[in-house]
Amino acid sequence: MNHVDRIIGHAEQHCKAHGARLTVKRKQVLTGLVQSDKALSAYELVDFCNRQYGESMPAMSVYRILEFLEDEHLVHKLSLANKYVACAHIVCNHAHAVPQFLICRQCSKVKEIAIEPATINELRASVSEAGFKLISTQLEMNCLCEGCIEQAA
Amino acid sequence: MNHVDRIIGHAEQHCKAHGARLTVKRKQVLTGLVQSDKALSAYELVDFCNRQYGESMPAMSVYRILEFLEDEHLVHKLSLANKYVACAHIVCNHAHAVPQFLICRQCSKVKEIAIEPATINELRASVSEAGFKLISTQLEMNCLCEGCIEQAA
DNA sequence: AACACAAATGATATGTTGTAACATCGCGTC
DNA sequence: GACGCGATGTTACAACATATCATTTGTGTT
Repeated sequence: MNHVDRIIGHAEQHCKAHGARLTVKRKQVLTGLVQSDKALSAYELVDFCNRQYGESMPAMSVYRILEFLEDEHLVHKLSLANKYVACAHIVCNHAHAVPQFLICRQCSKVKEIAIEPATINELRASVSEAGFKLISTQLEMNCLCEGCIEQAA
Repeated sequence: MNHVDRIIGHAEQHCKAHGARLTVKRKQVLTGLVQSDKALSAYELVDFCNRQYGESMPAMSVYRILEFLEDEHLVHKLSLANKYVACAHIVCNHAHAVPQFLICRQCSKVKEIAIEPATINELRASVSEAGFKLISTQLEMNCLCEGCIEQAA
């Protein structure tokens, strides 16, 4: 059983645990994201599914499925890139912290990291000082990845 | 001379200072953003210009103008909302720091704040530890503004 | 003033992303 | 096997964004 299958297995358990169903189509989309170290757009996932599974995967379905997977916390949407990534912690059982993403502007490679809680608290303080209330501490940052840094050099 | 006019005046000086031209159309778009405390989409700006100035403002032009204004650092694009805001520091002469935005998810109201340089440095450290390189420290955060917090209560 | 050049805008087409609305399918329950 | 509900199919369209080429306008030069 390979790495991807294990992750999908975990995801399935996670869904089953509260009565949600990880259907075939949903698995296909999630598999596309899990296999990729880059963020993918909804339409890239459409193409992936059509090529990989030889069936017709309408864009509409992909959007619906992505919404489902987000609700299940299996997938994150990256606004900065208009793309989607699999959560890096599907296999972990612990409730994972709010994610922070480093997005390579060049190649869409994404790294999900943890930031010091202290740093997050400093941000939260700045925000409430401004009279606003933080409702998500998901941060997305424009970066260059190792590969693209070398390439540029 | 009202507040908006003063800001536009500053912007004009800023452009002139290095041979760029703040044309009539560009002033119209910038005025739309300066007058608004909310982020506006490109097409909302099209509507604003058409209503306010009774001329035809093609969407294509708004996109071109927004690009120009971004290059001039007079406007910021908010990826989180797919919208645009006027820079809060057009009237300041000092070179302003990289901006951080609090975006009200409810009403698109935006506050541009400064974050402790120390906090930014902590972020930068986390990023380089992950092997990535930060190429923009513009942060955008999903929030609720004061008004919308009260309304929700 | 006439000209030449570059920058800005106009016009049209098209690509990309995302949602609305309603029909149909498939599966578990009774 | 009929019912009900969640998932998927289908079609249409709205919203966001860019490519390309034509035309206008503004600026400096002669």
